[in-house]
Amino acid sequence: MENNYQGDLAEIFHRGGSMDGGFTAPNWQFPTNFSSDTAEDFGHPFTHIGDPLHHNITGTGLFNPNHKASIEDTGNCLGFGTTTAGNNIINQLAADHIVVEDGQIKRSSNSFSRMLQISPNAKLQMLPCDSDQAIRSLKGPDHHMLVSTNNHTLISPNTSKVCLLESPAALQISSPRNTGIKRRKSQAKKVVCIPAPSPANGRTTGEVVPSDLWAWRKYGQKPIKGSPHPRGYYRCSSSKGCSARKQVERSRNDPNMLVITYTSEHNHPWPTQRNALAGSSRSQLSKNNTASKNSPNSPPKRSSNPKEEQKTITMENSAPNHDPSSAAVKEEMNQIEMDDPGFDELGFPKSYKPTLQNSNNSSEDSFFADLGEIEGDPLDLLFSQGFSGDHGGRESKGLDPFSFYDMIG
DNA sequence: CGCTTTTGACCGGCGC
DNA sequence: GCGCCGGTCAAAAGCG
Repeated sequence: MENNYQGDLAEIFHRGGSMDGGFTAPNWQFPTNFSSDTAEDFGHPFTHIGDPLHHNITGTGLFNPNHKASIEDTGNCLGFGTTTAGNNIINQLAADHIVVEDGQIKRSSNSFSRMLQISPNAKLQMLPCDSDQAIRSLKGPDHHMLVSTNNHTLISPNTSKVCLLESPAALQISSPRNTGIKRRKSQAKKVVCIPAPSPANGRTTGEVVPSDLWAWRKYGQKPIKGSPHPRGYYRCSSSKGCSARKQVERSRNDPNMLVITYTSEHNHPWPTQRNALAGSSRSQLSKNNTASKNSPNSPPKRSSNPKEEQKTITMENSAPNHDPSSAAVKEEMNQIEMDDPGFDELGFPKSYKPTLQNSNNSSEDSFFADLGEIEGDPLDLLFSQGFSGDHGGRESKGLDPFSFYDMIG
């Protein structure tokens, strides 16, 4: 299903909740039957099935009153989508769900659908802001939205609706500047923003890079002007001749965010075996964990064909309660491991028991409350388990395509 | 031995 | 044309 949802952001906000923060929109649902059988995927496994974090973010974050948004204006991630400057703007709402095009919201279907995009001609207008409020304005012919970075509030002046976002990765826009990355060759890139694992593992350089199932080898690191954080350069080490690359850096605005830029595609299926562990202390991870759930010789069940798996991961896999949040979360977790015995039927680590029937928020669906609970914790869990210094690890362990499972299990 | 990360050098695109 | 800057290369060293 594609482009079957049309409307405008105002409607989203209407659906999303009320101005007073009541957010009584339990019935809001993302378009279902999501499928992204795209040819382009930049090779990272999440693409086929949607970026897990993005889906998490998108599906659950947009209208959660407890949600926060991390707005980055440095070029990679910028904020909440809206139309802007002209008619050919294509904004995409934080994941695979919505595209704002020519003033209309449509379902996204292309490979870039996981990030907000603004055409190169797009111009963002920034409202004057004080140091505390840092309110940005994204203006357009049809929509006008304020984005506050400090209190994580999205405001739709058209509808007077307010949306708070929890996930710092909740909203993303590829800014014009980013699209200009064609600076070096008009190479297609895919930018993903995710919550950054805690850097508190003794490392002073590089980042703790979350695993994305591919095997990456770091081949460079550069300080980036204007950013206190260096950028790491990785290439796929699963297959010689694979041109897939990714860059990892912390957001300069929000150190808690990692900006991962994927370039080129993998020309091979997902790695089915661990790479050699030599040469990096990521082996410590395996030392500590591998024993494990998934031995190198018996990787977790997974289709070697990402697209094959993708088919099973649609919004239709939503939880019985039809709570979109559940769908989103499930989708996310499915991407982590569909069949791992360490996960329950919803894809959560069994050690993690989301409370779908929220207790604090009486409201049945308690949509947003549930979302917040579901959304935040799994990630926290993953990252805290997977990227804390407890594993004695370093970033590279995150590059191990299977470390992810080790961590979780 | 084969893999990794680290890091300085090099190269090339882009803006002035 | 020049300098800046980002991206890549490659040597060195570490690890199992």
